[in-house]
Amino acid sequence: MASKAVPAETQRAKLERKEGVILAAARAIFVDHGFDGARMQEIARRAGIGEGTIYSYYESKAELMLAVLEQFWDGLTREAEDVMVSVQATDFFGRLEALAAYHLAAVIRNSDFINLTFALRRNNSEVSVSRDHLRQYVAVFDELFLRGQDRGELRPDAILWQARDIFYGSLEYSARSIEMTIDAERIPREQGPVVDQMVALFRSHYGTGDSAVATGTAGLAGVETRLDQLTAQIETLNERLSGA
Amino acid sequence: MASKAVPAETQRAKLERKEGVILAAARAIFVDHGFDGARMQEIARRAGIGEGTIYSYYESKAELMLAVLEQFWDGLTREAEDVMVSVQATDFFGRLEALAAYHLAAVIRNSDFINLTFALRRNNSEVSVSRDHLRQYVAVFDELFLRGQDRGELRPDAILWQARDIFYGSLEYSARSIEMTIDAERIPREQGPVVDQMVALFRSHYGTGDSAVATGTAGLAGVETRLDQLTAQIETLNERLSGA
DNA sequence: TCCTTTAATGAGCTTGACTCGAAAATACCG
DNA sequence: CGGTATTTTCGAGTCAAGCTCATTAAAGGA
Repeated sequence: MASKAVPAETQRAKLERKEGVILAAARAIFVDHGFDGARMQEIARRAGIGEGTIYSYYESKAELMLAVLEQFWDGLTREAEDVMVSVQATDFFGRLEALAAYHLAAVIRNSDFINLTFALRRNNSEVSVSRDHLRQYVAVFDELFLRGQDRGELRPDAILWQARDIFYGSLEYSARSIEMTIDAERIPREQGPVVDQMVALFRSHYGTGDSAVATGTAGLAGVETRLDQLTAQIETLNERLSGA
Repeated sequence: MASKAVPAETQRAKLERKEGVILAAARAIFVDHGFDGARMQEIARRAGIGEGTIYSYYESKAELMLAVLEQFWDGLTREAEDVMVSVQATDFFGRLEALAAYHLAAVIRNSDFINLTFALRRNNSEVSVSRDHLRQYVAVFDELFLRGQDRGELRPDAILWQARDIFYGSLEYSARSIEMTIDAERIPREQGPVVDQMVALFRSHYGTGDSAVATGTAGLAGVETRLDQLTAQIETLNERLSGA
C-alpha cells in the first residue's frame, strides 16, 4: 500500500532531520568552545534532546566531531568546485589564481574548523577526518594541475604531489601569518599579494615557456609593451610618494 | 664550612635533576600515547615519584606538556644552528639545501612532537608553545635569507615572511606526504627530491638574474615571469598607497 | 485495542585530572 | 646532637565530564 511507504519515508526523514539538528548544534558548540571545551550536555540542550540520545546517533564525542568536520569539508569541496566552474579564465594560471584566492580566504574564514580538523587528526589517532574527504578537496587542484600539463602550460616532468604540497602548505602557513597580523583591517589586503606570489611561483617554477605566448602577450613586442606600462606605473608611484 | 655550601648547591641540583626526570618521563609517555592518552599516574610511576609531586613542579598536564615541547624546540633550534655552522657551502642555495634537508628529516623523525605542538596550540587555546620558541627556530631561516639578499643572491624585493611560509609550509606538507607513503623503505629516497625541488624553487623564484642565467632558465619566459612579479608588486604598492 | 519494536531519556557509573591534609625529609639553630 | 621550622612528597579523596543502561515513551502492525 502507498500508506505503508509514506510513513516509512517520513520516519526516516524525521530521523535524518534530527541528525541534522544534532550536527548543527554540535557545530555551533564546537566552534565556540573547541573540542575539549565543548560539553555534550550543552550540545544536547541546544539540540533540544536528551544527552543519551546523541549516543544513539554517534558513538562518541570524537565521532560526532568527525561528522561535523566531514560535513564541513564536503561544503568546502563543493564551493571549490563551484569556483572552478564559474571562473572565466581558461588558462591554468588564471584558474590557479582563482583557486588560491578561494582557498586562502576559506582557510582564514574557517580557521576554527581547519584547526580542529588537524588537531583531532593529530591528537586522537583513532578518529580522524577520513582521508577521502581531504583527498576529494585537493582533487580540485589535482585536476587543474593535470589539465595544465596536458595543455602544455606546465612542465610535463613536474610531480603532482610535490606541487600540491607546495600549494596547500604555503597557503596554510601564509593564512596563519596573515591571521597573526594584529591589524585585522589589513588582512584582506594582504591576501592579494600572497595569491599573486603563489601564481608567480608556479609560473616561474612549473610553467613552460609557451604559456607566455599562450596568454596572448606574444613575443618580444608584448614584453616591451608591458615594460613601458610598468615604467609608467612606477613613475606614477614615485610622484605620489615624493608628493606625500 | 665547605660542607655547608655543598649541600645548598646539591639541593638545587637535586631539584633540577628531578625536574629533568619528570620531563623525560613525560616526554616518553606523551610520545607513546599522545596528549589525551597520557595518564599522569603513568608519568609519575615512570619518573619514580608520586602523582601529586608532579603538580608541585608543573601547574597542570597542559603545562607539563608545554615544558616538554619547549625543551624539544630548543633542541631543534640548536641542531639547526649547528647545521648552519658546519655546512661547507658558502652560497645561499647550498646552505638552504642543508637547512631544508635537516628540517625535512627532523620533521619526519619527530613527527610526534611536531604534531603535538600544533595540536596543543590549536586545541588548548590557553596553553601553547610560546611564540618565541618557534620564532627562534625559524630565525635560522630568516638570517640565511636576509644574508642571501645582502650578498645579492636573492632578489632584494622578496618579502621575507612570504618566503618563510613557502619554505616551512611546503616542507611540512611534504613531510606528511612522505610519511603517508606506506613503503617505509622508500622514505629516505623521497627526501632528496623534495629538498632539491625546494632549492630549485627558491632559485627560480627568488634568485637574481645571475643565478637564473647560471641555471639556464634565461630567455623570454624568464623575462615574462619577472614582469609578472613586478606587476604584482606594483599592484600591492598601489593598494597600500590608496588604502593609507 | 494489544503487542512488538524502536527511540528517548537522565540518573548513575567510570575514569582521570587535580586537591589537600598529613607525613616524611630536610634545613636551621642552640 | 636534639629539637624545631620549613620544605617536599605523597596518595587517598574530590570533582567533572564522557558514556551506559534500565526504564519509559512512542510508533507500527494486526
